[in-house]
Parts: sequence; C-alpha cells; structure tokens
Amino acid sequence: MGKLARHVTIADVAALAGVSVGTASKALNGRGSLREETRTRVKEAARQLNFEINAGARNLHTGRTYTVGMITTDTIGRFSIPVLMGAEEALGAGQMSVFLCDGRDDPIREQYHVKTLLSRRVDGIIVTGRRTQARTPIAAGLPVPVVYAFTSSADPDDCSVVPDEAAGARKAIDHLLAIGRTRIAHITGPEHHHSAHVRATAATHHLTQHGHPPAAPPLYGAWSEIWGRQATAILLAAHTPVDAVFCGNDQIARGVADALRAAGRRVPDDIALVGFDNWDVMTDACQPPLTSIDMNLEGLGQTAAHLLLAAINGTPAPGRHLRPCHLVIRESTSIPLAPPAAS
Amino acid sequence: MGKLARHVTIADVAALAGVSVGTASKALNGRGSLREETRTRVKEAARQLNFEINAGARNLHTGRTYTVGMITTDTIGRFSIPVLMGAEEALGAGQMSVFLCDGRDDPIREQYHVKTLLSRRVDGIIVTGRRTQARTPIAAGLPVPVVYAFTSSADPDDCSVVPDEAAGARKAIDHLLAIGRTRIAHITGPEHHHSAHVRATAATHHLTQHGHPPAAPPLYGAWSEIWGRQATAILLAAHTPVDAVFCGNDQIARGVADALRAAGRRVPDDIALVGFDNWDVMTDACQPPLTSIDMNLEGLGQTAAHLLLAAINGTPAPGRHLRPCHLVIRESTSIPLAPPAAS
DNA sequence: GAAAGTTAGGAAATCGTTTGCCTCAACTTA
DNA sequence: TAAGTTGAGGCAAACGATTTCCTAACTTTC
Repeated sequence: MGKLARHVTIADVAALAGVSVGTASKALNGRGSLREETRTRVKEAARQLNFEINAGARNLHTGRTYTVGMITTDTIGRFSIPVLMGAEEALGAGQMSVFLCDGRDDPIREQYHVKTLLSRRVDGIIVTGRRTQARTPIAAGLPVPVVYAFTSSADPDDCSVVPDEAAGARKAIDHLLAIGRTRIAHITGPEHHHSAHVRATAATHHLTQHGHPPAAPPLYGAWSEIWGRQATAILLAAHTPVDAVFCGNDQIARGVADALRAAGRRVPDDIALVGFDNWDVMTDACQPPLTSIDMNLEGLGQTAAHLLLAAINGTPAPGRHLRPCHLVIRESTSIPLAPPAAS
Repeated sequence: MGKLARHVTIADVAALAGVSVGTASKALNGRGSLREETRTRVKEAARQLNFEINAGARNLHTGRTYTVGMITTDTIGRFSIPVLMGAEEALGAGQMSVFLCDGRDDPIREQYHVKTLLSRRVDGIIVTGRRTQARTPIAAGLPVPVVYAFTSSADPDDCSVVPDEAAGARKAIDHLLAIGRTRIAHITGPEHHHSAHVRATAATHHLTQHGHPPAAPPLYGAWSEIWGRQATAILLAAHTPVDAVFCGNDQIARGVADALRAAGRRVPDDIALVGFDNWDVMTDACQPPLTSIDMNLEGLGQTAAHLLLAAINGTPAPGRHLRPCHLVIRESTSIPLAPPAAS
C-alpha cells in the first residue's frame, strides 16, 4: 500500500518547470501566449509529478463544479439503477461527476441531501425513484436546475421525464389483438398504485375502443409472482373464457405462466401472455420466455441528463416529457420473430 | 420553476448582519469569542438568505473534502447495489458524500474515473464489483486510501472486505445434514467462476469430512434458472439417489424447484433445497419459499465504509477481511420456523 | 486614576487555480 | 539609431471560506 503521498499542486509543477504558477496554469490549459517549448516542459513536469489538478480550487473560481446530484427518493432499486446508469453515462461524457444520494423514502433525509448537494455546489440535480407517480417537488426556488426522471414532479412547470405507460399498455393490447386474441384479461398490482391504475385504464379503454372490452374487470393485487398465481386461480375458477392476459408487470406475468402451466393451459396456444417492464430475469426464465413492454429506463436517464445539461447551459425545458415504451416480442405471444421494427 | 437565484456567499451574510466575513465565519462555526447576540444575528441572517456554505471553498483550506469515490468495476448490478447502499449509509452518517462511477468492465473507463476522483480530491475510494474474485489493484501508490468491497484486490496488502463464501457453503451443508439429508448434490454456475469454484469446493470438502461425500460431482453450468432446470433433468436421468440439492445461487435453486415439481418430486419432502444469495425475488416466489445463504452485502458495504473512514483517519487495516454469511431458513428445507437465532 | 487584564470583532494571510494586466526583451521599421 | 511592435512570461487580484494575529474598548485592581 505504501505511504500516502501528499497531493501535488500546480506550484510544485511550476517550480520543477522553472516557471511561475500562472504560466504553468496557462501551459496546462492551452491559454495565454507561451513558447511551445515551455508548454511541453510544463506538461512534462506535470506528468512527472503525477499532477492531478485540484478541481475544487478551480471550480471555486469558475463558479461551476461539473458535478450533479442524483437523489433517489425511494430506496435505490431495480428501476432507479438503469436510470442512474443512463444518466451517469450521459453526464460522464460531459465530464461531470455524480453524487449519489439515497433518500430511502424519508423526506427529512431527502432534504438533508438537497442541502448537502447545494452546499457542494452541484450544477444540477436529478431526482429519481421507484414509481412514476407525481411527487411533491423536492424543493422550491433552488439555485440550480432540477430534472425528475421516472418519477415526476407535481409541479407541471418542473422538468420531468417519464415513460408513456399508457401508450405502452396500448402497444401490448395492439399486439394481442394483432395475433387474433379478443378475450383479454388484465392482472396487475395494487389498485392505488399509479402505474397499475394508468396501465389498467389505458388497456381497458383501448380494448373497448377496438370493440373487444376486457374479458373481466382488471384484477388488482400485488406486484408479485404469488399474486400472479392467485389471480390466475381466480380467473380460471370464474370460467371466464380468456385467450390472453396482459399483466401489469413481469413478475405477475411469470406467476400467471406458472399457474396456467400447472392448470394444464398452454402458453401461448391457449392463452397468450404479455408482461410489463421487460425485466430479463423474469422474461428469460419464464416458460415460455415472456413478451413484455420495455420502458427504456436507461434512455430515460440519458434524456434526463441531457435535459439537465441543457438547463444548466441556460436552455431549460420545463414540463412533463413522455418517452415511448416499446414492445419486445417473445414466445409467450407466439409471433414468429420478425426483424425488430424501428420503434 | 422561477429564476435561478445566485448562490449566497458568507460575505452576503456578513453584510446583512453588519459584521466582517471573519466574524460571520466564527459565528456560524461556533469559534472565536463573540457576543451571543452577534452569533444569533449572523445565524438569523444566514437563515434569511438561505445561505449554504460553499463546501469546495471550505475544503480548499482544510485539505479534506468529505467525499469518497465509489467505483464499480463491472456494471452496477444486483450485488453492487446493496454494497453501495450500505456504504452510502455508513458514510452519510459521517457527513461524507459519495461520487458514483460506473466502470462497466472497461479498464480505460476505470482509470479515467480514478483520475477524476483524485482530481476532485476525494478522501478515499471504495471499489466494488459483481464478483468476489480478486482483481488487479485499481492503481498503485494512490494518495488516498482504497478499500475493496465484495471484490478484492490481488495485492494482499490492500484492504478488501469479502463474504466468507466457503463458510457460507458449509453452513448450507451443516443445515442439510442437520435435517437428516445425506445424499446431497451441488448445482452451480460456470466452473471458471470464482464463486462457483469456492462454494463447490467448500461444500464438497465439508460433506466428505462429515462422512457423506457428494451424491454426484458438482454440476457446473450457468447462473440461471434455465440451467437449474436442465441440471435437474440431468440429475434425475442419472437415477442417482438424492435427498437434497445445494445450489450455487438462488436462480439455479429456483430452476431446480420448478423442474422437480414438474417431475413430480416434492420439495422438501423428497428433496430439500438450499440456494445462495438470499435474493428475495427468487426466495419468495419459489415454490416452496427457498432456504438460502445471505452474504449480508449491505453489511459488507458498511464495513468497507468504516474501514475506509478509519484509514482516512490514519488507522488503515490492510488485508483481506472475511465477513460471515448466514443461513436463512424457509420451507424448502422444511424445518419448522424457529425463532431466528442470533447469527 | 493609571496599569493590567478581558473581550468582541476586524484585517489579512492562506488554501490552489485562473486570468487580466504589465513588463521586459527582442525584433521591425523608418 | 530611435521609435514602435510583438511575444513570452511574471505579478497579483480574484474565488469563498477559515484562522491567526491584532486592536480597540471595557473592566478590574491597587
């Protein structure tokens, strides 16, 4: 491990190169007018000393820190990760570093993080969370721009980037109709959950509009495989004729698949199945592999990052930005694999 | 959204309170000797202006930034998250903020992140990753301490915190032996994968030592449910008498459970089942719920954070630190639920 | 009432960098 | 040879805080 070396400053570099600090700075940043020989001499000295510029000191003077804060309101989870990663990537390309803050559903903690981030003079803040439901804004009148990703702010003037879940649900329905299914049921999560509500409503409307109203009222429960299995039992016990089930998420869909198989129903021959989230762990292990709706979370994060960068540079784009979902077809809806259409 | 306000400096506060900046600083930090009335006046001014201290400026002068970098070498995944969260929590309690860097398996990207972090003068770095295998150190002779969490460094003098997977595997075996199983098979991930190797070896040795050598040689494959199902088919086809299967992870175990049920074998009556990772998504949805080994990833992150803080404060603890895994018993091993023993 | 001791708060140096301005030397040009 | 250009690089003032003196104005005390 060795002894921890002291940090090298630009003064050390300047001394080694035999110039003043100002000159060293100019040499390293390509500013001012210097002989080429001097520039390379300074750069060589910097290299030799392993000089890493003190970003804090530089930022002090430029006013920008090239950092952004990322606050997850709920615990960092399956949905936040891809969003974070997309944002991290997009920001990293712009030389920005990311402060990660886990809010854990605790408003106090969240406010503490906001304060800390402001204190660290982040150039902007991205807020994300586990659910798409609009939330109370993280704070009002902040001195830096804020973008909500996946979650959205209740203030319509805030900038939010969210998946178009309703359109996603309609894509699922369109697909099932396209493969000739007409008696379509919907099993989903808790009734009070925003996503469950949006997806169920969109699916119901869309089905009705196309002349094939839902085979049964939506079954609301939990976002789990266990509920998927239970709901399937309910559905089968009612003897409602059903030739497809659209599920509120992939875990439910997988539960449905397992329960149907256990009951001797074939997927997709007897009953086709579409999930939501396109979570590989579920879609791949499902028997058969599961068709699902992908919200493109990583893209969401990227978009959020770009909007934030734009806002930082003086071009804010307030409002709720809907991003499309797309359908990923697998064996649970039996369509032979077509070349992926441009979304 | 409103106009973005300019950042308030301590000079603004001092002006409003009618004191000098030095005095304002003392008032806000409880230093120096000031009248109580002055202190409150300054604090009130700060509150009124919504003053957030410029951490960069302060740090400039103290040499510490109260930030640490967290680098994930592979992509941020299921294993890194809890580690990150544990570390974030432990560090947050110490007023430290976390820079998140995703290395994405790309050494160049990783080095870039190291440079950036040093430039931002982090007080320390935590390196984590998807696998426990020792990796080449992130860099040599860094001016700040580094702790590896979950992954470990190939340099034994570096500080690494890793789960004691071998001991975990032995706990799984002990448990199966305790419930009277003696013909125990092992199905696990890729043979070249460090975790697969360690767990398989430990299980095999331990079984042999207890006089019940493995019912079959370990079956190496993939970390997936699909492989779990395939391996089960192989096992059953061989007609090897088996009364328990210890699996290298929960996904495999779940695949095994599904395949056994499909083949008419009862879990745990005919064959008991133990997984590894204690991933709730799998353990809860499994039929029956899955007994598993928990690596306590969050605790790992916390420990890493504490070791890092200690190192920052001048008390490094070099070496490989093994942290215990613990057994979480569920219905797949049929033991009636006992009050959870203190691990 | 003067010397000594307290106390409250200000001035200025400092941290590491950037940048605008200035100087000095070398070179043109008349 | 004197005056004007130019180019290279140094000086010092920021940036926003902290901290070490330092200086007034009061209290004591004899």
